[in-house]
Amino acid sequence: MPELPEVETIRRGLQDYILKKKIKQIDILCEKSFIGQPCVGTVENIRRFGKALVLDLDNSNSLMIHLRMTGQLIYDGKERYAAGHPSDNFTDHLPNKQTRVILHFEDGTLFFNDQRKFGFIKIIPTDQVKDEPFIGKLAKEPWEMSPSEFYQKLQKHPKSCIKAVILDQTVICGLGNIYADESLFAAGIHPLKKAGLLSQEEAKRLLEEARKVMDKSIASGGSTMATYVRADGSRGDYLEKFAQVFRREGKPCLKCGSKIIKIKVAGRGTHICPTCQKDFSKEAHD
DNA sequence: CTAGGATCCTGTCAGC
DNA sequence: TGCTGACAGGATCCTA
Repeated sequence: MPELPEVETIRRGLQDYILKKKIKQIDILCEKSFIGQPCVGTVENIRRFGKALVLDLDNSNSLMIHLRMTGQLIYDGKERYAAGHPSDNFTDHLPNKQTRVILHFEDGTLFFNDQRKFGFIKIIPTDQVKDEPFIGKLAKEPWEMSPSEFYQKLQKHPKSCIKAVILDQTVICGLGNIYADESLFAAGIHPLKKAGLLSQEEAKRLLEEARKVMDKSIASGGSTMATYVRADGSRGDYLEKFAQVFRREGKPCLKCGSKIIKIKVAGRGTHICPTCQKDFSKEAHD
């Protein structure tokens, strides 16, 4: 669920609440959601690697947090700061049914909620964070990758459709289902197009559009809304203002007016404008 | 090695 | 109403 812009938003937001604060106690409500031996300490640093957050403690251990599809982090102190998988329970009384881990701080509480239990918190020695399998394999983020480097990477998966390739965090890091669809639409590329058939120009355009949609999202605090604190429980839905195609099936394309359609690509729901994104997936390799 | 599909888990929603 | 299957903002494992 949370993709790079959301996790970056969470990272920045949490800095205001838990940086330099001591974790006094950790409650594990779901064994599956916590890997390793829990240990307490002061949060010295909050880092992000792709869609993963890492809290470095002052005891040479770090907490890696991956929200996967339905994870949420909700800090409850003098005020509430909630981010991650969007849902109405951001204003719930906590812990709730989906709370998996609770980090107790001196002056507040951080709840890790996760409906589907795909996410986790994992203890890693700080000096081994880069060796952690997931983190170690991550490719560069769009801003650090040159167009030619991106193009070269696409050539390594010539027969996979481009959407599957840009969702692969070892090819390019940070895109998830929303930003993959939005980037492909912005670049005018059909998600089923074979990665090996993209021209250098198309690869460059796709990379630049990926940067743009994620920059825009980060600037607005992530499409899932970072500060969901309203007392009336109302949900700001930035996704609705932001998305050109995602969850807009049946609605008119904002560029050409054609109806946005939803198809399945790489096992994921995929939104396209059939006019702006021509299907060359049947095109043969020469 | 690659590519595609199943899988982990809980909840919601559309369709009968 | 109750059941059933499809699907979900991710990543890994298994198979051919």
